[in-house]
Amino acid sequence: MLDQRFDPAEAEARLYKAWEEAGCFKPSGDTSAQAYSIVIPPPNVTGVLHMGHALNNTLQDVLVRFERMRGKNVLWQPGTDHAGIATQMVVERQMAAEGKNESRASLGRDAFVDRVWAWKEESGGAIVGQLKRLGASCDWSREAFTMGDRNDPDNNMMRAVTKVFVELFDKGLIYRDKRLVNWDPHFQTAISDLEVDQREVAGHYWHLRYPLADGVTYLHPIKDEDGNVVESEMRDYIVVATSRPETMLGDTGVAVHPEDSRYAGLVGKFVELPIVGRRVPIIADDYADPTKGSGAVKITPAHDFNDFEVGKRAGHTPLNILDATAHIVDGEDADAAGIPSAYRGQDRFDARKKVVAAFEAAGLLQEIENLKIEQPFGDRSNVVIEPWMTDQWYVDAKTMAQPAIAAVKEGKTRFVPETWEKTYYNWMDNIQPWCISRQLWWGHRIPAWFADDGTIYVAHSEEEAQAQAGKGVTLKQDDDVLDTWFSSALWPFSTMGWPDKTPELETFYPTATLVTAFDIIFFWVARMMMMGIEFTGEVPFKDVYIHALVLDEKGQKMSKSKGNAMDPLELVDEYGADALRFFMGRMAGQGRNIRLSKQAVESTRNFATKLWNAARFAEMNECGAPGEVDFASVTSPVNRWILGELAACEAEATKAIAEYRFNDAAAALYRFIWHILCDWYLELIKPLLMGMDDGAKQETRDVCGYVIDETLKLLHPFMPFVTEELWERRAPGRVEAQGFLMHQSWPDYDIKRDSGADTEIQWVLDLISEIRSLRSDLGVPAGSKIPISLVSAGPVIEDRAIRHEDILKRLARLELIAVTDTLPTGAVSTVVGETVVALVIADQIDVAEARKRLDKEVAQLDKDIMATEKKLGNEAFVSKAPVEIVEENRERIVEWSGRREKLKAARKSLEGL
RNA sequence: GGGCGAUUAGCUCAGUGGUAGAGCACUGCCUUCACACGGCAGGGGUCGCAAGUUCGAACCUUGCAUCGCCCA
Repeated sequence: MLDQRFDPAEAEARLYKAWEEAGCFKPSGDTSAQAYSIVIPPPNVTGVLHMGHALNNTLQDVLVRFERMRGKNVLWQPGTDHAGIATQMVVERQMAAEGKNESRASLGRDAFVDRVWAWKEESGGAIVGQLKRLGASCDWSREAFTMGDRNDPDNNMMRAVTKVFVELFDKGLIYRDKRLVNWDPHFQTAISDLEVDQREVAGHYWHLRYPLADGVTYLHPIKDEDGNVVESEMRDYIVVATSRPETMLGDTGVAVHPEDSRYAGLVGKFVELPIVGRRVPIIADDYADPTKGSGAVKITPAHDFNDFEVGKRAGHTPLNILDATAHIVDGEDADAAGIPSAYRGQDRFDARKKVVAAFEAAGLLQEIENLKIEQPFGDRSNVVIEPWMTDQWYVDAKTMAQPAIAAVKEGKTRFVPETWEKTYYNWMDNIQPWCISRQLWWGHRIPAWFADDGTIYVAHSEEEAQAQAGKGVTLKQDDDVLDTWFSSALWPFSTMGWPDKTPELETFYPTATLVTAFDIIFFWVARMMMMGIEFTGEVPFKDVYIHALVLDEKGQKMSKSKGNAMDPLELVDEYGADALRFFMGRMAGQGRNIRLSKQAVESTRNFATKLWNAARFAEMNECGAPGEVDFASVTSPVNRWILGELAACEAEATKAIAEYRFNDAAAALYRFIWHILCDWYLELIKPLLMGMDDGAKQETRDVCGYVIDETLKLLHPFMPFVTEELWERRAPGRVEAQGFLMHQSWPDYDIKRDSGADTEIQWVLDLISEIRSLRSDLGVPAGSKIPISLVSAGPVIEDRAIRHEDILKRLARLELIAVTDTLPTGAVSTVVGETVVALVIADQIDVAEARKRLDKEVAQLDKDIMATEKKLGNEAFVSKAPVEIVEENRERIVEWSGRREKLKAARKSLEGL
């Protein structure tokens, strides 16, 4: 006997272990079947499961379980990525916490990297175990890591990265360049644009007066509040506004807009920079915005991306004033910029105070404006990022983007929903060179060697580089490593064994679907497209399904710092993995984000309980597992009806999952199981199961058992645990004999809806609903059994009533069903279909209430009929609307009018009471 | 500043030209032999605003308002 409820805590771990040990997650290997593959978006090896992962992996699991049941040869390829900065940070913090005075520097590169590997093997990848708790059916035997296998120096993940780097270099698609990069002074590495968070923070605009050189003066117009020039002022300075005054040490000029009449006379003149005493030119450049601030801007090419471009146009040599830790430079650079010794070696923020104080002391600080400014922060370090001039390696993303754009335009890769194409194009069309070098130790070391004379040799190995350079040339390998996303970009094919020609690559690449959130389109999707096309000649995936973000109840992004993050595993503990999964499925289609509330997860847990209890009911009534049921030989209308409903549910769910409409699939299953199977079918068959007709009883037991088993299959992709548990519990020994539920075939029914049975059952349902509604409205005590009469119903209806007498009596709480020619006295009646149903209850109820109810309904019909008549009276409607719409409206009038007449008669019969 | 999107019941959201829907919450009744993590019944929306197209608009077009996200 089944317990009253499913116990997820007990069953989930047991079932998962059984699946895994039986090798259920591996591809079937059936080469005659269609291959279906998904590569997991590799979570950081440092990561812990958050709600985004829970959603992302639930949807992938729904797809792979579905396709597996559909008979495809399915691979869900799992793994983690090495997360350069994040992992290095974790290990450095760990060393600091140990207090042994060890640091990255004291350990040295090799020992430190050893230490990171040791960390990875011990505590990295905790998220993998967490994915298992969700029920993720990845082929864990193939678990991959973007850094490959440390114990196998020849592993393909490493070779793939080297090969890609070398070949792109040879093609000129990777090159070395000195440009401004986003420099993280905390980690002392370059990071990509995408790793920079632009945050709005409270800041200031310092309005600085730069004295004009050579005794130049000009008339500056002064405006009143309405913007009218009221007077002019003779000035011997020009005002620039900046949020970063310390960078004035590296200014190479002041720019004004070429059409800004205020400064027209100053272009070509010079200012004398305070503090450093440098003469720099006033230039004309479109970049200066006359409507902002004073309209004049200082130009610091070495420390601002826009200024860099302006400086380049004006032919200025950038002056670097910061070192790698964002302190003011000393030595040669400082001499070149004329920086006084008091400023040298100062932290950037201390230098700022000093600069401002110096301007103030000299009477050159015009104004400090408080306002919100956009400031760049490192997404890992949370320190202010510095634009900084360095030598770095770049990928020519612009060139590589072209075939990646074309592939989507040509439909080789499809975004679902399609609207995300725009985001993809938008970014691809404006793509910047991709800085791929990082000044870190944890990552793929760049396969480039420098000779003493600065010549660079890029090669697969040191030997190869040496061979290129010739004997006797001293080579030193580049210290830097590659951006983690460089190796992630190869994920769809590197995990399949590339660059080796493996059977997996042959079978499973290109992958079928990538499931991810939109915030990673730039980081990852675009780069996989570029690399996949370049190195395999094929797109890495046919479909990219972009799902929502998971937000908290208030619609806020969840984050640790906000403290609003919910731990998916806590929800799994409380409600079971199935509940969380089905919740995710139900919500997956809804807009761009999902608001998570415990209450909603609880309701899906209740749904699992409902299913469990339906199975419990089946067990108590000996509805076993009959295997197949032959629809043609099923005779009872209620059984023919439920089989039709089952087939309809299957068709809807199948289509919806195949089209990534997870929410529609979930809704169809929810509706069928709760509101059709449980609310109606199980109630309707109770009289049959308890009745004396052995033939009907056996048929009903078979159909009920069959429908429940089929339901388990349909629900399995969403709720794998409770369904798998019931599969065995409903027929002990079944797993051994027939295999796990997860390996059963997805239903494909040979069932045609029986419209006769459907009409008949629908009539029964309508009659019961109508009687219940009337009873409830009129306050008939729930327990009281009442007599009813079907008035002049005709032979068909009478037959139905007789056939379903037991059901009607039970579900509508009836004492007697009579068939009469006239409306009985003392009755309250209503209309079901075309039949007048009289409830002989006048003595039990408030007749005035009954009259009111009828009046209300008649009034509503009057209104509807009038509106429809008006519509049909409109010549334009009748002539222009489609025939079937016009016809539909005509039929409505007939139906409503008939109903109205009967209700009026019923109302009349209540007059005298 | 550029782009994307949202606005429908108290809440979360489906619905994309033909009589406004679901889940949750709410109200009343029911401890009926699968399930109170339940059953039955019910209340609740001029579909953000305005104009237009159309026989007909929640849905298409334009404008406005509010909110959100991405990019600069």
